[in-house]
Amino acid sequence: MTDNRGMRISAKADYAVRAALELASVSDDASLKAEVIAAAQGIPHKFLEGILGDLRRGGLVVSQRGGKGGYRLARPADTIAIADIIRVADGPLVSVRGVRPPELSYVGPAESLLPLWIAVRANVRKILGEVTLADVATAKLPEEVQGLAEDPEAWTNP
Amino acid sequence: MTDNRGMRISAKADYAVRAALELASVSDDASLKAEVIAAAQGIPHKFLEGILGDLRRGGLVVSQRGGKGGYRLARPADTIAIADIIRVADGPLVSVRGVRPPELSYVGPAESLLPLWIAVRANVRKILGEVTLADVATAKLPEEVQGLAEDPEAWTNP
DNA sequence: TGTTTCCCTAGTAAACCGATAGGAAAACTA
DNA sequence: TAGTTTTCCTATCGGTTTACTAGGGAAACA
Repeated sequence: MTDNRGMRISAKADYAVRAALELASVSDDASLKAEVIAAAQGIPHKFLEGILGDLRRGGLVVSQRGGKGGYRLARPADTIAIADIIRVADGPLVSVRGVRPPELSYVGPAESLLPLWIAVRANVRKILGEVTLADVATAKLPEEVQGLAEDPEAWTNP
Repeated sequence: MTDNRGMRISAKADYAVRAALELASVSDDASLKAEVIAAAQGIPHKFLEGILGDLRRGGLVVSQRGGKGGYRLARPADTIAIADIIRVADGPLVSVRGVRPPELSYVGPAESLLPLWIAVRANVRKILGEVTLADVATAKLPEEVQGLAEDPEAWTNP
């Protein structure tokens, strides 16, 4: 009995996506300071600084120091998928017991678990890999995704 | 920079499913001892005991003590979804920053993140909610799931 | 020169993960 | 009734991760 986590998206990944969305929403070659993003999204700013560092090292963001400095996206917002950001912030999208599905091996009646995890991962990848920062920032999700989110049953708890 | 987890299925959930599959694979009203399941699936047996306790409290398994005792499924294997087991062992299937998607609130350009997480969750639910223990134990996954798992690209790493 | 902003390293409290230990309580067997 | 088996319960544990905070150094610009 635990009542917490299953497949979870960490605070770090969530913050990373939100920061990137803030950058995506600003006119093209302008840049935002970490403090501004932190205030806009309610993210602890020193924590965010570390996350922006990850995004920079991951090649998703470029930075500039000094008075007129800040961060901006390294590529157009419609070429950066949500999956790209999560992977840079958090590592592999889906893992089972710490390892990526293809490395697993099951025996006996559990043999078909592997293709099942693979299918789950493929599905998550499909959604998070096709939705871009531009899609979310402009509130124009792909139809297929919009459709899933419109089903009222998708919003119910258990 | 981390190289580890993203959306993960814990060891506990993985073990729980495998134990349930072992129970599903045995002729109907027979029961298996924890030690036998542990040996068959290579799970630390004291750890497994705790997990089986969770499954019992969750109403998925019934137990019997003493000489001819052991565990068996509380319902037919084709009425127990993989999602049922993961939820009993690990809590909610999908969470963001520890909370379930409907409880989140986003502002500004992040507003459409909520429907995105909802869509991801709906998709995971769909797969893990429709695949039953019987499906996996007999290696007969629903066609749609089978299809996803057959795409060679689903098996590649990044 | 001085200010601003990013950048880097360390630390930390709390939770969680994956286990292990030891025994009490049933159920069955002889 | 005694003895065996197995589940059941509680407690503990080392290591890792999570979500932060602190403090200062290094660019860029005025």
